[in-house]
Amino acid sequence: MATTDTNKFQSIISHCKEYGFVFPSSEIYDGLQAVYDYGQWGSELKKNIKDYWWRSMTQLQDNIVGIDAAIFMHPTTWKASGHVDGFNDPMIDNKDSKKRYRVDHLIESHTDQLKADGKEAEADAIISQMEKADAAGDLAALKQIIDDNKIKCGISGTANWTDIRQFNLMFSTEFGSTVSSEDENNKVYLRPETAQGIFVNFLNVQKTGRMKIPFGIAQIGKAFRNEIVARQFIFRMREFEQMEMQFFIKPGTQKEWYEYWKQARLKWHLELGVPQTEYRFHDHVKLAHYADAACDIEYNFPMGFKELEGIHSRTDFDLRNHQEYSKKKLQYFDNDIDPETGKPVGNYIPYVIETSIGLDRMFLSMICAAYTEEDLGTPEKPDSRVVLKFPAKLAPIKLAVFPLTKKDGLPEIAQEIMTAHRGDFKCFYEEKDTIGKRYRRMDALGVPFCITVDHQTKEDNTVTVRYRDTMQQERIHIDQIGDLVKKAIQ
RNA sequence: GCGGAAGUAGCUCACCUGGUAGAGCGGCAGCUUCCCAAGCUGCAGGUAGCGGGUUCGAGUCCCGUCUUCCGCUCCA
Repeated sequence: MATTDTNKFQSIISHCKEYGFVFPSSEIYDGLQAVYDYGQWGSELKKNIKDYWWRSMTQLQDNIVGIDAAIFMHPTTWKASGHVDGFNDPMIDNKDSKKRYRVDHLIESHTDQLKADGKEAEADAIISQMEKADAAGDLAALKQIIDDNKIKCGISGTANWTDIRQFNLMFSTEFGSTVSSEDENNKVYLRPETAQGIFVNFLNVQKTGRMKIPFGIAQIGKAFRNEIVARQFIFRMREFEQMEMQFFIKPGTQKEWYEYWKQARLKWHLELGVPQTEYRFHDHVKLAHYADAACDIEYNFPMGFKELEGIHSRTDFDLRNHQEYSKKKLQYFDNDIDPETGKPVGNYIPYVIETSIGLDRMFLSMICAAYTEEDLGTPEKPDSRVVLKFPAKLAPIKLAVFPLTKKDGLPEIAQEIMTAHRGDFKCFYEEKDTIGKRYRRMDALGVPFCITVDHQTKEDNTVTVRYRDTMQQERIHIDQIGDLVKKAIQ
């Protein structure tokens, strides 16, 4: 990361705290690692992003509906999804090289070497030993295998290992008020992704909504991941929010729908006015266990291009597994006529294209794109401002209303304007300090429009509107204020 | 988890080799009536992250701990 970008990122983090966007969680108790709270303006911005996504992904779509599934799900959900077994890797550190290994990788690289040396039987014995210990969750036995075989670190060449630690992706808790935490049967997880809430409700929605393939189910909600290292402000948090849409399609059509959603989602981002150069696709080479194609939409954050949204072709992996574990058919009867047979296509488990965007990352990208330090200095007088150039529809506050002075009836007129518009969009009233100071304070919060009531207002009902980005002013009639703002935020 | 750096007012920072904490900005109350911050007056706000130790005395030295940042490591 370049120094200037590091500084910019630091400035953005400070700005977020100072102006009520994002606070460290539980700050009075020294904070909680990788957990953050959204403040008075951050929560408005976040809500506006959610609304923008929800509207474009449900209201403006013929065939996509939304749900709000619970965070707690039946524990078997996570067996079926692969999260219990797939992301429970025992890890070990070499104390000399400080290198961390997945234990299974470490042992396998040792047995690969044995095989290369022609010691097949010995290698197979170690592997079966490892698999047995792994299945039993016996970390001590795994460590014993490493010790017994004098497995060394490839970098330091030593066998100076830490104890084996289990890294669990999912947070768990106990269900019921009187259960013992020892009882595995009562263990429930906090969902690590919202998608499974959609999959388990696939038939409910399809049947009650009389949905026909292709159709989608959208959801916004919290998810929880016990990241090994969670850092970089709100980019990687342990508690975060996802905006996901699972699009159910006929098997065999996944390629075209994958392309469709790739383009549709990029377009959604670009419509917010951030230059295209700030976004790029990153195709996954190594695919997750459930995908047959996957890519990220990356945003050019101050710390570089990083994943903002993922578009995955998930095949029928999830529905097929849920069908297997639940022993309930999760199939769709397709009434469309197959041109080859002249008969309905019939039953199948749909394929799925997933679009999954991190709400908190979207929030961060919008802050980063909006954050601007401007030098307004002249030879006579140095001057600068910090302005958040949010798209008006996302701005936490849409309109600020100022009386030019605190007397002569100006505050009363300004309050009337407040009353007229606060029901339609978020307004902010301010009568303290010089008008210039008030404008600049609103710039720091990203308020797109400021209205100033002056003495002329009393004569002809006109006010000054001042635009955030250009700092230009113009006189408009009081009756035009509502339309001006609504047009910008529609 | 490892290594490095840091933690003093809401923010940015100062207090040099230990002697009971200071500035600017910001905030609040006024003045000014002024359409783009940094005019004037006054006020509020800190048990120096927390805990322990050394010392007559610790923000300052030592240890521990928590948090943050940078670099590794992991990232479905």
